[in-house]
Amino acid sequence: MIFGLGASAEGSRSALQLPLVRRVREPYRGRWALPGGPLGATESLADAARRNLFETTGLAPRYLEQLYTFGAVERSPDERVVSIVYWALVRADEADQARTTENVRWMPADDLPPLAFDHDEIVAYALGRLRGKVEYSPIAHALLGEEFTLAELRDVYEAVLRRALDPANFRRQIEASGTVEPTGRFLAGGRHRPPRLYRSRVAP
Amino acid sequence: MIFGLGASAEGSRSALQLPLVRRVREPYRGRWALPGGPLGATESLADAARRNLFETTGLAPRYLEQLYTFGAVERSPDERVVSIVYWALVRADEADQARTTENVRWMPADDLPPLAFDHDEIVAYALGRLRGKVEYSPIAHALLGEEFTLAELRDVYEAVLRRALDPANFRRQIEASGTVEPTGRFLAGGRHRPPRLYRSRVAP
DNA sequence: GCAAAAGTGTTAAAAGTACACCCATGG
DNA sequence: CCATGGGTGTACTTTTAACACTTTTGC
Repeated sequence: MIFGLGASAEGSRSALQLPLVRRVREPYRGRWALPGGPLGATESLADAARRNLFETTGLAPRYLEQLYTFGAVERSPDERVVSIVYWALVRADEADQARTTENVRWMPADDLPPLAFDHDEIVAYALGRLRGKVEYSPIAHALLGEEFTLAELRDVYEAVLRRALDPANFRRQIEASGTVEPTGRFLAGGRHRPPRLYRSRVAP
Repeated sequence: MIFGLGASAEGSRSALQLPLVRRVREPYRGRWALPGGPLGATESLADAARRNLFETTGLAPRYLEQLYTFGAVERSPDERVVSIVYWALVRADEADQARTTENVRWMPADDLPPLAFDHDEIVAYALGRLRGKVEYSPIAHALLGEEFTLAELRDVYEAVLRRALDPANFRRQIEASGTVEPTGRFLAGGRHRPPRLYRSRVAP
């Protein structure tokens, strides 16, 4: 499962989006589902997740992490299926390269149609984890490009947490965390004071 | 994998322990390993974990949670094995009922012999998760019995976190969290003021 | 100049920390 | 009465939150 940022319904703010694939076979033919696929005998779990994501969406995310393993007996009507789910975050520039075809489409994470299998639950679980993790881990950076302003970063946090954050306090908290550093460059073009640009500085 | 409390090397304090099984077959014959077993076609992942724990150790833990799924290609020398690892916490009274045989033994979690497969890594990962989770979740209660004193609870926290906690502040934090409630009874027998007994009050 | 967002300063509330000190029991 | 841990009080520090205010750009 991949999360990325897109324009929200109103337009001004960002919102979480994720790519879905339309099922062309039974069961759940015609429904939307999370991208996925089989585990090869000679590849690690993470490698298999990367490969399946790339084959279905054309994306090669930088951030990839195991989410949870779902194995209820009745998940699939036919046979027993155990899904080891990974989730990924893609940067804005990466998401632009993503394929959008008849059977692959990005949709807003908080307003999805009913999905195939138990994929609704999986998305809900992933959203909860993302909301929890963004509070203590610098993963929000993974949704932005190489350079970004603090307002853009704050916009990511607000999209994930679904609440407004105080710009002044947000700035101080991020600066104190040491997870970003200024590039020395500024972003011109807005009709206001040009904001400083930062880059992510992940601890080595 | 099961965590429980036992007497520490010094004796006065508690320490985390976990039951291991000695392998009677190749590979890693004679080495100690985590209890585990196959997943049946008609049981959920959690059910399978419970069943395997019970069959090897005789324990039926109340707290059980999925830890992580390990699937590196070279985990097992022979065939590809994917392990969906669950971890459990048992209360002191439950742990007493556990079988201890020639091939099943409780050992201190922070001083284990080299284990079979990648089980050293799995234990290390679980310990890290336990230490992280105890700070924001009332998980430590699951290691104690029905009634317990705040000193016993603090002892659990100290065993997990491996550092001393201020008794006065610990009391206030736990009481403010609302996760315990006094039973009205007291524990007599110590040669000091009898401490109040509490029970766990997990949010419904 | 004005609107808008960047960025700084200040203050109050809340949470966390350290430690002094009284309480109740067994021996 | 004394040692021991239970339990309370309090002062101090750090963190978090709220919001006023100054700065710099486009138009």
